Amino acid sequence: MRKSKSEAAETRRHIIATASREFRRNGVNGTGLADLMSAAGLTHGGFYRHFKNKDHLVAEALTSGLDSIVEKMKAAGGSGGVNAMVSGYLSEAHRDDPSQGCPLAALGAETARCDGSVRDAATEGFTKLIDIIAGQLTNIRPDTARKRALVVMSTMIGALTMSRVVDDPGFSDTILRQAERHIRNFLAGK
Amino acid sequence: MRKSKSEAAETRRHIIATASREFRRNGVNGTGLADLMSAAGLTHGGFYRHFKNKDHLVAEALTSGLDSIVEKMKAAGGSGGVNAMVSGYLSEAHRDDPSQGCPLAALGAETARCDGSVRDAATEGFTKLIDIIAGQLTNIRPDTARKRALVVMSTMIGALTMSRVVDDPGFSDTILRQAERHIRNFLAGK
DNA sequence: TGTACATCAGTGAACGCGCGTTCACTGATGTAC
DNA sequence: TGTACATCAGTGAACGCGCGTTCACTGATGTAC
Repeated sequence: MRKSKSEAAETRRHIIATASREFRRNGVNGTGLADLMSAAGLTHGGFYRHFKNKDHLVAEALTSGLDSIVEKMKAAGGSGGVNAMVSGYLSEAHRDDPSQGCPLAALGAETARCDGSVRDAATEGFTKLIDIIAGQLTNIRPDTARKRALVVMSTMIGALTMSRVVDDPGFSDTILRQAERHIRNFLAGK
Repeated sequence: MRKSKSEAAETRRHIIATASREFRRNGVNGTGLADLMSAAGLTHGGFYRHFKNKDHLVAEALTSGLDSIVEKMKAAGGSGGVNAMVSGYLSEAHRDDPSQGCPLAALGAETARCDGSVRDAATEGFTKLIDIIAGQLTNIRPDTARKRALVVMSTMIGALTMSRVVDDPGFSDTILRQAERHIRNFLAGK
């Protein structure tokens, strides 16, 4: 039942995409390889044809998830500037669907406990997100823009995480709205 | 080998304190009950004399960890006001020792996936922390103070989490310092 | 272009291991008289 | 206050289960001639 090279490459991409979703939904520790492969429509034995071990998949899945958020942010920025980026990130839709959302908010603390390659991937994604935001702040010096973007990303990640932790829906909404309002004022220089 | 009531109560407290530390260090999923009880100097079989199951311990350990952070924040606020709270929370010492630090930063995303009682505990601790910060902001209206405190806590949690994720020490320091500077300016009304 | 053989993507059973949980047991503590 | 008995904190072996990983196998793909 050997598959062609291109089919195998497609399978590999499909496993990474599925893993990226499942890890964000249930955490890395909370996602077993058998469940994962089954969610991808495969049997678990084939996993090791594509990845050396689970850790290697984690790093690739994290990179993949971060890339897709980077693309979403670029798209939002292109049509609505930095305010659209912020309101998209701090939207209820983002809060309610971690599996399609920012891996830093979904897996932040867990990532911090992972080994080098995973933390490298997270650092690189974080840096890209900061750069994209900073790129929108054209009326200030680039190094100042990057510092502000760094604070904005930190605030958004913290607020989104806490909006998911809190079990009172009204309180959860307030967290998102206050963070959004604050960032908007901050970036407007008020 | 039965122990006296007060000894048993002490054992229970000791298990919770140990669990609170271990969960923050290794995550909830990353901490097994056998390891945990052994770290507390006990055998694993005795666990169920004190707790119905692991989930019940998680909720209690989270509450305990949050209480101790609340106390630390109160102490910092009492001697150095809100700036001392913020610089303590965003200190390198806090970043480098999650086991004694804020459970929201160490377990945030993982907590969001837990059941009701755990999320209740997290919500209550988060609210207390917000109230303590808001209580320091005496020159503005109470409801405004609470909104600002909410944003401050979100920013601190996000910044501390990311300072632990990032693997470049200089970048990690920058995250903490920029967040601190930003919050200081924000609360000073600049 | 056709044939023979090596490769390897994916299957499904099996591995040892650590997990959360249960249980029979021990013996000091707590209680009833 | 002393005695007899019930309680139960803590022990350590055992439970079934799901984990990450390995492996023999299948058969289509890729390659050498």
